[in-house]
Amino acid sequence: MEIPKQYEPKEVEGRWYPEWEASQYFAPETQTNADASVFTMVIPPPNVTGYLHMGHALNHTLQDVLARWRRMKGDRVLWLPGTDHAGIATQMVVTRQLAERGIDRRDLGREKFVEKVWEWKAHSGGTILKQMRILGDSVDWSRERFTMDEGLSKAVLEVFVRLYDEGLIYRGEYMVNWSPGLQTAISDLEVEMKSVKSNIWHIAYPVSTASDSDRFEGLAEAYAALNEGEQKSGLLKTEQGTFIVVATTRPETMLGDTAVAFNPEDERYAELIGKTASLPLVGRQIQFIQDAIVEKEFGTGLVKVTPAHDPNDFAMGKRHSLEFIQVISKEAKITDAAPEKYRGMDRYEARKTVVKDLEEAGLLLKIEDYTHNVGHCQRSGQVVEPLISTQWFMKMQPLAEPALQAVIDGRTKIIPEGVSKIYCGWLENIQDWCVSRQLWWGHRIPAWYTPDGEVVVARTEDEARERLSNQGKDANVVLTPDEDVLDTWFSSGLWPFSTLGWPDETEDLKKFYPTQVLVTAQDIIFFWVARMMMMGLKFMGEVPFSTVYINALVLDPQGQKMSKTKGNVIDPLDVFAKYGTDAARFALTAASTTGLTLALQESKLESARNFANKIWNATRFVLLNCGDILEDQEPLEWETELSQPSIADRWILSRLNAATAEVNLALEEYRFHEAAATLYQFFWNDFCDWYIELSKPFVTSTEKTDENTAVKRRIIYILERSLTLLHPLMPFITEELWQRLPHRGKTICLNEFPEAAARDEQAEREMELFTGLVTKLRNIRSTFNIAPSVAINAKVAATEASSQSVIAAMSAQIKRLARIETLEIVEQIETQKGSVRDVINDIEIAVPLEGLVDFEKEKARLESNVTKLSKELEGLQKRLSNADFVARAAAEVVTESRARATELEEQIAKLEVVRENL
RNA sequence: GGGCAUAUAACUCAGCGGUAGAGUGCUGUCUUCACACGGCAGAAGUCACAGGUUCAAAUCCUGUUAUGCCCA
Repeated sequence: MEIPKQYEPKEVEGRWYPEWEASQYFAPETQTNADASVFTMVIPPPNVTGYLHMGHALNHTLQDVLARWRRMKGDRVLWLPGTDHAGIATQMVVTRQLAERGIDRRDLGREKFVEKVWEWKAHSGGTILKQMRILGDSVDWSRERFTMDEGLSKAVLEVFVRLYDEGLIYRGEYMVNWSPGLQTAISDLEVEMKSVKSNIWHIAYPVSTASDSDRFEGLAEAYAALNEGEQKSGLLKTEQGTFIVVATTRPETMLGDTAVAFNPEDERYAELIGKTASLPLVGRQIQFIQDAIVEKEFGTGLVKVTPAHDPNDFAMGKRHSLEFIQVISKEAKITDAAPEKYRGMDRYEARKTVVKDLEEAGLLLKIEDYTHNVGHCQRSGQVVEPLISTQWFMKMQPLAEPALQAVIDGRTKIIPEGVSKIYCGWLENIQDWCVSRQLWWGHRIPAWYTPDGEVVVARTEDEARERLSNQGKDANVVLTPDEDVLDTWFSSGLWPFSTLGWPDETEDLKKFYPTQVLVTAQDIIFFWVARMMMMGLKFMGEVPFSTVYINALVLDPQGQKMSKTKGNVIDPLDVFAKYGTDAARFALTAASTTGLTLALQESKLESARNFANKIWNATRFVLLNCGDILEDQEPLEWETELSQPSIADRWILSRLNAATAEVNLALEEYRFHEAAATLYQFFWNDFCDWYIELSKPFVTSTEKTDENTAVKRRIIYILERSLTLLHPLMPFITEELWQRLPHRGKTICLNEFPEAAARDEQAEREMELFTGLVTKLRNIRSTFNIAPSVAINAKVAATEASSQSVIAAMSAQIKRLARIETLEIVEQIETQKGSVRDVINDIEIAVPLEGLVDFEKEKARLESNVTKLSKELEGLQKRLSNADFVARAAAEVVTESRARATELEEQIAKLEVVRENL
């Protein structure tokens, strides 16, 4: 059998997934045990336009680890895959493609356009689904869903109509975030606040003027003088008349001002009540209002009110019944409601012009530098324009309350815990959700309008007519359907149950809802997780998942957020190609610590690749040497009649059990990095470094003795169990190797995951003694640069009977691993010139190195040993001499400290003797 | 402006009341028949700073500084 010395992931990885998929190992039906627990996860549906990025790679790896682990533990596992129709993103992609062919979306018309989108989806959509197979995702493809599927669309209609009937969805004219770039309303969540350097402009509005002049002189100076002292004010009285001064970051909106407001407690301006100001450039007389929302300290304490273009002003406009004058259009241009001069100007051009005109009129009194946060459209990047528009909204507060409660009382647990605070904070201050979008691609809002403009919400047009007639109205009118579609997150919010067949009461829904775990990223907690919680509780009466695990944000190796603009995006497929998919998965799992970010280090990937290679070669060693046992391909048990297990055998089994327990517990508690670290350490440090080394004389022997056979069986057993433990993290390499070992079943994917048995503490103690002794002997050889070819001898003397028996039992192994020619076990070690001495626990060591010893080195070595031990002893003695410690510390701690101190004293004493006799 | 994190070895990060750990890197050594993507041995940390609680603090509390994230 030819087995390459280096693991070649490319040779192996492509081979297994098609077989797994064809055999349907990942369908929950594979589990035939009727009593099996159900374990369900729904995948966070990636955009159908999307491709796999590092975030997905991490997110999917962790889910796959959980899915594979639970499946192997015997659960009925459903990991449900699918994609999201991603309204805006998809519409943009297809629009762009059409534009490249010279086709304007609007010329094509809505219906044709939507057809084109479906065509696009069929041909180029879902790239990511193919990439998921490369990653090894053990999802059930037979249940793949798409948010625009018939079934899911039905769920959307159902939810919309029910919520509308309950009064939780309403239509109305409100101020929304308008994206001039996308020409649609967007929700609060889709607005990204960005810090922008700008100005505050102080503008004077005349209240009463002494002359008819349209140009004022010296106001700026007067204003500056007025505000020199402690007492600031925006009420400016000069020879030319009385003015008020407002401070604004958006001067262009003054064209739509309909009032000036100040705080009711602001006595500076009380006298203005009942008066009016003349709006410069426009000439409109506007009133003064008092509103508590105005901060006395901000600016002059007087604010211009533009009810049609600012959310706060909108609220004030409603409260004070002001006029709403829209001066900025959906295209972000000045409307006909403004003076002719400004009409048609872009909002920023208008700003410049307004500022210039005010300056010329002598009414621009001051310009301050100011940095503030401005809302930008997450998708288009354009500055959002607050506009009044008729949209559909979802009332959130009644839905949020149960979703908040579920996390507070622990029905849903969010990991890491800190994230639940973010979740709760958002739900406590939740705003209504604007759910309508002025797009073509998405779920059409199920509403129709009568010629009178009355709205009817229903699942179908027929039902709409039925509803009209039920209300005693004419059902035979022309019904015009609503043009808008729903926010994509509306359908995603239903994902945990719509994918299982809801609103129909399907078997799947009964069996698999609620799900157990949701693994997702922190940036969609509000967009998605919170809404699924609300919808799940509302329509299923149960939380959609008992645990939400938030995976880290993957950063580049420098700890920077990856972004296209920075050009530091790492393509996971490149990483898989370079290091191997299993290695990448292992590295990601190992890096999944408690933090919320994860910097992807090259060194971690390399170490994971090396680990894969180690696994490959350890197996290679077994395959090359245990042919006689492998031939049968019979599954092996640990127990064998052939020979009694040695200390090493008992030890490795104990270590396996320890690792098994730790892996199971770590995964249970979502401590992925600990599972990875445990496996790494067990396999490499315990199994490879010690057990394989100890087994070599037996395994490589050509003699077919019972003992040799027994050791071979045991090493294969441990290896098989190890591969099984590793499988959830590294599915491809483990399947490949496992298939070549004696095993039960067709695939490691369905192999029984180990359960931990009891540890063998005695064996672990004995091995610790052995490894410690071997290390000491190797250290001596290393310190004195003794070539491996040079034979050395050693004497050891142990005082404890237990130590003596270990040394006796393992003397051959000590000799081999420490490269000792003759190992003499003696009662006591006499001082001998030219001998290097050491102590470990109760064991004294002497290595005669006549002529080879550099006394300076030996002195230094002993010194450093003594210093290390003395330092520890000092600390202990200090503690033990403290009466409070002895009296108040736990009894165990005191006893242990005493024992350790005694041990240290003895060792130091022995080393001192050696040092004196040097 | 409000809130939440995080500061531990050169780097990336574990540990979160009882002797400071890992991976990478570093030093020395070895091409010994699983693996040089390897073996063996080793060096390396006033656990950000200042107080406090405790018999005992990297670990708990308070403050300071720095960095990051979220919300307005």
